[in-house]
Amino acid sequence: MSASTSAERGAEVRRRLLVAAAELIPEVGWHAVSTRAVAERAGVGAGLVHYHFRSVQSLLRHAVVEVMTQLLAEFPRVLSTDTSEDVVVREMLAALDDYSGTDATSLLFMEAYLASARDEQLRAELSHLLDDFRSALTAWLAARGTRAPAETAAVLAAAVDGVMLHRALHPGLTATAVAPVLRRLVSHSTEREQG
Amino acid sequence: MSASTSAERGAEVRRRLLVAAAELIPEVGWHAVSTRAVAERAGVGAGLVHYHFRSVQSLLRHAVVEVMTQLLAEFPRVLSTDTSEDVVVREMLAALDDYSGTDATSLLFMEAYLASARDEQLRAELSHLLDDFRSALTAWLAARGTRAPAETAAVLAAAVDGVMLHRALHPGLTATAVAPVLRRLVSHSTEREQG
DNA sequence: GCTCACCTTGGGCGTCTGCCCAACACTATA
DNA sequence: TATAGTGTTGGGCAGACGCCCAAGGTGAGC
Repeated sequence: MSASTSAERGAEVRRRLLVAAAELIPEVGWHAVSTRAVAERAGVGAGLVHYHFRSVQSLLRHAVVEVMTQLLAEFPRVLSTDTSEDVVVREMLAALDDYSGTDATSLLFMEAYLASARDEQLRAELSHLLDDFRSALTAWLAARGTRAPAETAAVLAAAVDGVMLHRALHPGLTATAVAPVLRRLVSHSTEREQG
Repeated sequence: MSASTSAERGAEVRRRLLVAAAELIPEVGWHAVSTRAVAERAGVGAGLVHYHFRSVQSLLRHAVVEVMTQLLAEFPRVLSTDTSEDVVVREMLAALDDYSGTDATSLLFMEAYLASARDEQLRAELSHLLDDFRSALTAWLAARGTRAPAETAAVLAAAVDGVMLHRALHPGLTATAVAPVLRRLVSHSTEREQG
């Protein structure tokens, strides 16, 4: 079949390995993901992992960066200068409703943050990823006249991840509960503010 | 020596195992902590781990709960009804300055949060721990007249952990940078607020 | 037909893992 | 002095680990 060259099938297997790895990281934890488990889930021989990737660590790094890039890329499109604060806050809360703190995506993010503490290359890639995300948020806040937009954006992004982090241990931390509080952050832009 | 009975020395070894485990968790990651590594750092034979603890998981659980209990217990004492908001925010920021996101304590907390997703007993214990912490914060906020004190306390606690989480990837996220933003959360208690 | 490059397999290597256990040291009681 | 209870050691077991590699399969270009 000319539609499926050897190289193309190779790329497909590589993709399946990345998907399998991204699934296993939240399930068993970063350090507990093994070459054999990834290969089994991807439906390929165990040796293939080290054909397509230099090491397990490299596979996990690629997998996590790929997933996070896709997810974070979806958000900035909602941020245009004429987007109301309600829409933005609602969007972030919708994200919070999707991610309970014990779901695969939340855990994948946390595992990635944690792994980046022991993997300099991963830290650099995630750092760049979050920079882009914060930049979009900062620009939107600045256009709205919010004080200290960069710092507010940073705290807002951190708060969302923090809520995600705490949520598994505090089910009452629902989106509707935190909405008014978070809105306080983006609303009172013209208030006095002591340095 | 009567000052050191067999039982007392046993308790001391058990304590050393807990300390060694609490050190190793941030260093190598939860799943990568092994009985032999803990025993070596504690300066005892490898078999002792399973004498004092049912399993490695049990050891890690005890270690992490002990450390977190001690650290969280220090905070509520600063919260009395006559404590000014400045002092409280300054106290939380001091905590942020101590914990850079890549230090042992920050990593230990994150590892614990993550591990609790796969360990029901640990989740219950951490949940209880954070409940107490939030209760103290809620009571203080309520006494100050802050709107939605429970929700604000939850978001505040989550924001601190979130900032810690992001900090390793964003060195500019200093305490002085986020201070005015966080203060916004506790300050404007009498503003209009849409539910 | 052949070569060549790429992909894939399954097994093997040495190392590490959690957990177990027989043997031993020590103290307190009888 | 004998006995019992507690703490401790180091080795052993079966299994899993990361990584490697010889061998084989399969299409593209000559």
